[in-house]
This record gives sequence, structure tokens and C-alpha cells, in this order.
Amino acid sequence: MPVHNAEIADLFERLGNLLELEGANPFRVRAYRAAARTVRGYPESMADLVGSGADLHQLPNIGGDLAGKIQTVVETGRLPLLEEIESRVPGQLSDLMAVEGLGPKRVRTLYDELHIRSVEDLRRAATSGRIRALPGFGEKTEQKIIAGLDNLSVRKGRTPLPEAEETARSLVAWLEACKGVREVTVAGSFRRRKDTVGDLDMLVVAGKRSGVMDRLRSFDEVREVVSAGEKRATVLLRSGMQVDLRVVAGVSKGAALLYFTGSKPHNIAIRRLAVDRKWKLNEYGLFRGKRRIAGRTEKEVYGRLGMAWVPPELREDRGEVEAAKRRRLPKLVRLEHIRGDLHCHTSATDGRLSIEKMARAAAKMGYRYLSINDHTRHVTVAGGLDADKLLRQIEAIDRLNERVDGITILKSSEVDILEDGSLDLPDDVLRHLDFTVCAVHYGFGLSREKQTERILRAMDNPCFNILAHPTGRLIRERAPYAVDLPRLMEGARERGCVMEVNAHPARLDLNDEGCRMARDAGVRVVISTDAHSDSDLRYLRFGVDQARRGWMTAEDVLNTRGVRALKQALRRS
DNA sequence: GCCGTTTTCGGCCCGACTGTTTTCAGTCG
Repeated sequence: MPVHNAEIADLFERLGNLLELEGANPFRVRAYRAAARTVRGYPESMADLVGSGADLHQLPNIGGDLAGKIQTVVETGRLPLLEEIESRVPGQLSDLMAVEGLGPKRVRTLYDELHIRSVEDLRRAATSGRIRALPGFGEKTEQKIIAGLDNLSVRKGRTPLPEAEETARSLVAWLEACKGVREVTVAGSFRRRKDTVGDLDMLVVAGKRSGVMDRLRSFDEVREVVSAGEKRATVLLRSGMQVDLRVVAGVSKGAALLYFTGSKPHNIAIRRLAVDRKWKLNEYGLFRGKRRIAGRTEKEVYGRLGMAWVPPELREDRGEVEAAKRRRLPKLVRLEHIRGDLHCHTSATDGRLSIEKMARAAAKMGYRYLSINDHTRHVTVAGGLDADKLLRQIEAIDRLNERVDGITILKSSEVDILEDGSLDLPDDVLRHLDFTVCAVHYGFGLSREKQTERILRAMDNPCFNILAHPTGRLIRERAPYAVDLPRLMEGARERGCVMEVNAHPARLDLNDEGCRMARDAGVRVVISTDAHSDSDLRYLRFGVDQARRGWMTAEDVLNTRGVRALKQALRRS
């Protein structure tokens, strides 16, 4: 079983934690964490890279030493340095650092003085009042540790973006109604439009003594105030989501927005640019000595640093800093560019509405076309269509096109890709469609090699046009199936096939990294909702978010084109 | 441990809040 990137990243994080506990050079600790971040987010598996003899040293934050360690982990499944350190200090100490308020120093003290080595040990010591007596600790710290242990189970992982939007909307409205508050913006990964959001980062522009901190405390959903000062506060909501609020004056708004939007690696990269000029960038502005030379808007700050304004979706330190310096940032696709949706279901299978109702809903949204993509026979749970039923649906669409004005209904299908790589309906049936959207719906457990071969074989069929939800992941429910995505991209490019960016909030598949990979490989995409009712058509914007995060322009997205150009672009040569 | 139009050494982003302290260390974002 090949080692997964996440496992390597976990080992590096663990090692970083333990080194920090031992009082190692903080920059060395940081290097392990940076490497963990790189490995975790890298779109290709380290195991494959090592297998193909790639030069890991080329990856950001990976030098000669860590390249060697990655290779060792891939080949042996072990990290000798970690084992060596764990022989001196128990490995579980790394877990204790996840408790709020506990960092390396305190965990070290707890271990040295009270031999606390696990979460269970910690709770026993805290509830029996033994922690308050330690030097540097006290009664309040002890109480905080107990609360932190409770929150360990309350705090959820990351929240899907649409759910975070609900919370954000009501919280913004609540804060905006506060006297003295001039502006409320949600920053952080929310503003960067990541598919899931960790904490909600709220930036408030307000005068002194606005009372916004009290306003935040009195928000109905607040479960606990973690900390609250004059300028920043942290609260935990009942949902388990954490909110960080920051108050700034108008003169600092741009700098604060920049700082609070992140990402952290992006911030570090641009602060470094400031340092290069002997300036200083913080959340209050860009400073030359004590003089503020920029800060009111983001554009001003970027401009002073010699960069174009960077769209938040790109702020991940994945080449955007360099591109902004050279004024080479892509002109990202926008929702207004989209002219139609190319994946929806009707009541013929598992959708809720008729073809006509879906088409009229799409027309009302200003779309020029909508394609109908009901399942095929193998997907029995959805009542998939057989050849006869699909042919009858095609005729029905022809008739509807004659009487429904303002929109073209495109004839398509979500064709199941069978385990041997064949398509679920015969070619002479599929040829009656305007194009096909093909997908894997079972056999997720195939080996990476077999899954990749299966899909590539399906692409060999000239009737294959678009690969729907290419990795099959369901956010927080199902991991992507094992597949060689770079090879699929290459295969799609060679054959003139297209990738779907499935905009359904549970999927977002391709994700941002997948979009970037498609763009770099020269593969076009379509952004579609997989709608099962009219309201689902509104999901399209979430797909646009991920495409933007993947650096995509309107040119890269085929359903920004008119119907004729779309059909032309989908045609396989 | 990484990184490099001030390259192979000497840097490495910067500030707020809390609690325990009596001037600041630890933690966090």
C-alpha cells in the first residue's frame, strides 16, 4: 500500500512538534511544518514522484535533507529521526499541542513535572487540581485546559463553504447593525473561496469605542468567548466553528484585509518583499520607518510593493506573487461569463422536475442552453435510462426545443463508465446526443492503476466527451478514488476530452488543484452543477470559485461560449 | 532545515491577548 501524502505530512508535523518540545531551532521546526504543508497540498503523490525518479528538491520548502526523508518514508514507511526522538519523549505529546492554550513550553512542563503524556493524563491532572500549582500555570490556566479538552470534541473540522456562508451572513448582519461599525468583511479562507472553511475571519472597520466586541459576545450562536481584547476577539459558536474578529481603523483597512485574508504563505511572501526594501508590512499598513506609505486599500499596498492586485482566490503562494510582479496574472473566469449548465437531472431519473421546468428555470437565469444528463441503466438506484428510454427522451427534447423559447436544450446523458472501461449504452445510441458526460459510479475500490486504465479506456471511445466529477470525492464523506490524475489530464488532452468542474457543494470536483492541473496540462473544462432541481442550478458559482482558484480564464471554460462554439469545441477530431 | 539579481552563510513575518508576573513568556493567528 503506497504511502499517502497526508501520512507523510502528518509525520513531518509530528516531528516538528516534538522538535519544538525539545527546544530545537524554531526555524528548523518551521521548515518541517512548511514541508508538511507542501506535501499535504501537492496534487501528485510523493510515492509516484519517488517511483518515477522525480527531483523532490524542486518542490517548495523541500531541500536536500527533506527530499531524502520523503524518499525514505516512501520506500520504508518509516522516519528514523522521528523514531529516535520518540525514544526520548513520548510521541503522544504531539497530540497535546492540539489542546487550546497548550504549546510546546507548557506541554514540556506538564511532562517534566507531572509526567503527563496523553490527553487522558491531562484531564485527570487538571480536574484534580494538580496543574494550578505548577510554575507559570495558575487556576485560570487550569480551567482553560479543561475547557480546551472539552472543545477538542466539539470543534469540528473544516466547514463546507455554503454552510459557512449561512453563518457568515447572519453574523455580518448582526455586526453591521452595531453603532459605530462602518464595514464588515469576511476574510480568511472564506474570501479566498476555499472549498471548506476553518475559522471565520471577520474584519470590522470601526471607530474606537464602537462596542462591536460586546455586540459579538451577544450574538445568539456564541457558545464561548475564547478571548476578547480591544482589537481582536475569538469566539466559539455552537456549531463548533470558531470566529476571529479584528477591528481596525479605515486608514489600515487594506493592510488589515490583506493580512486577514491570507493565506499565511502568501502573507509571508509579500512581507518578505517589504523586508527586501527595508520596509515593514503589518496589519496596520506598509511602513518606511515610522511613516505609513500604504494601507487604506489592498491595491495601494500591492502597488507600493511593485505588484498588481492579486485576486483572493490566488493567494496561496503558488506562483501568484511572481506573476503579480510581472503583471502576468490570469484574467480569471467570472460567473457572468457562464452561458449554460451542462449537467442536470430530471424526474426521468433521480431529479425532481421535468425537462421543461428545468429548462425554463435555466432560461430565467439568463442561460442560453441547458443540457439534460440523466443517468444510464447501470445506475439502477437512480432509475437509469436504457437505450429506448434515452431515445424517447431525445425525441421529447427535440419537440420541446420547438416550443420553448429563449434557451436551447442540449441532448446529453450522464453515461456510466463500466468497470472494464466500456460505456453503459451502445455507441449508435450515444451518437444521437449532442455530447456525453461520462462518470464512474461504482468500483471505487479499484487500484490506482486499474482505475486510471478504466477511465482512459472509456476516453478511447469517440463518443466520450466530458469526464464528470473526475475524482468521485464527496466532501467530508468519501475520499477521492485512487486515480492518476496527471495521466488522466494527459489522456484527455491527447484525445480531445474535457474535464468537468462539478459545482455541487458536496463535490467541487475537480477541486482547485485539479483545475490548476488541467490548466497547466492544456485541458479545457466545463463548470456544471449536477442539479437535481431548479434551485440547485444556483450552485454554479461554487464551481467558478474553484476554477478561479485553479487560475482558469473564461477561455479555459467551454460553457462560457455560445452554443455553436461550445459544440464545436466539444467535437473530437 | 530552507533559501538565494545584495547566493553557499546568515538570515528566516509580525502583532494581539492572556495570565502570571511585577516586566513578560507563552500561545495564537
